[in-house]
Amino acid sequence: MSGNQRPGKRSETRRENERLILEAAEKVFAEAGYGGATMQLIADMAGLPKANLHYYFTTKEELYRTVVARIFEIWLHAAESFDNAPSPVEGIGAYIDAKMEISRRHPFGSKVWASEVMHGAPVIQDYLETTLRDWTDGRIGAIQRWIDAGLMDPVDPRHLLYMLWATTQHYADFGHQIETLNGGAALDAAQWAAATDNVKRIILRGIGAGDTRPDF
Amino acid sequence: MSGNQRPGKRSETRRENERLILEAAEKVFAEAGYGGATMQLIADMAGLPKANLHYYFTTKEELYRTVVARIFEIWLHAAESFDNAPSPVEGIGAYIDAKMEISRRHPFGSKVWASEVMHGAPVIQDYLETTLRDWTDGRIGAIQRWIDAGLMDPVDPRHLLYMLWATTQHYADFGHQIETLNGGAALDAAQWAAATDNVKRIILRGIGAGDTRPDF
DNA sequence: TCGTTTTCTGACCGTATGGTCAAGGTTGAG
DNA sequence: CTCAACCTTGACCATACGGTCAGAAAACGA
Repeated sequence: MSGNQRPGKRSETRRENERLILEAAEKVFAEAGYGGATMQLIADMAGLPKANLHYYFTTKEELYRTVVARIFEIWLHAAESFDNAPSPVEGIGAYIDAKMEISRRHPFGSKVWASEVMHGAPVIQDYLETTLRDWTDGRIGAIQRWIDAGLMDPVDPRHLLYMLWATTQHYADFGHQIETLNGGAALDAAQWAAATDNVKRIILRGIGAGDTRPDF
Repeated sequence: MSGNQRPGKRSETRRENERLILEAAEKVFAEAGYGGATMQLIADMAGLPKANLHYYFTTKEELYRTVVARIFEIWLHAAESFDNAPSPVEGIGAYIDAKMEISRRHPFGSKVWASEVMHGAPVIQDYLETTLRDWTDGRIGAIQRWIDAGLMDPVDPRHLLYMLWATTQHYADFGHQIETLNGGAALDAAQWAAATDNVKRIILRGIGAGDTRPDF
């Protein structure tokens, strides 16, 4: 009668439940770590019985792998800001903007990633050795070209990338510490903008690519 | 006869065993997280029976608290580099040196601290709200005085501190990622020196306090 | 309506974990 | 040597965890 313009209730249910589970899992893994997270806790947060989780994701590790893979996708997506930029100010500036936005919108994902790497990357070592390494090499080349073109100082591109990652992700990974030092309140929109602006200004000027006005 | 110039074998044994346990615990907590760490694993790494751990530290949480407190001590100690410095170049430069050295020598401790904060600081929230907040306020004042004296640009002191923490601790917390991108080898002495130099140069120049030679 | 596929879930299981305990060993002062 | 304080440890316990499974329920296509 009303037809099947919808993708069918079955597959829609599946999609919806997987989304619920992955969202809850991301939060629980971020807050408790892999070892501290329990399937029961994730199930409660998703509003589903525990056995239902094992219907969609056979093991805890498989669920975790899926969560991490999703984060990595977002991470790589932000990298596009880097591409096709004519100068460091545009390329690096846009990259900082994108990564700060990720820290603000996906703090749980960032923490899961950080936790995973800190524990020796037991499940995503292959990502690090393939995709991430390729991506890194590519950007190092781009930065080197900017240096060769005299658009910025001859800093070590690799360590510049580390600095970009560290500074932007810090606002997600150490968000609780920042919040505490902010009087217990999360950063508001203006404070996020100020943080982003500070990072951009210091780094861009630090590599000799900022606006050249001396100060103010 | 030979007297008791030594503190006695008993208390020495206690000290030695506590050291063994704390060292093993720091490593295991760093690599597995609080939830993933087991008393058995720590015991094995310390070369002691599990029951012996519970003789010195009643619960897992007490052991963990002690580990975190020790790290916080080291952390605060590095802060002394900041004090009594006449200018940003000396003060911030020395602070970066000290924190990079901590990242190199105490990577496990740094990871435990990061993990603790990322999980919402369940056991050290009081430190954050008292000692750390006081320390931070003090340094913000120092930085502000440098700004007022025209020794550096008017950046937000708070966010500058975050950048210092983020950048230096990144080399410990994300050491595995850096190692992977370094071809699987840990940074050698020269690479550590280069990293430190890069951080110092970019940040000091970024806040308008670096050597004023334009580049190279 | 019927049969098939997919989804759901309470009850259950083996294991590993944090923690306990009692008995035995070691140390050192008097 | 004696005794009390301190240290060591194998065996044990209750609990909580990841994972399983059988069968009920719901969702389709015909």
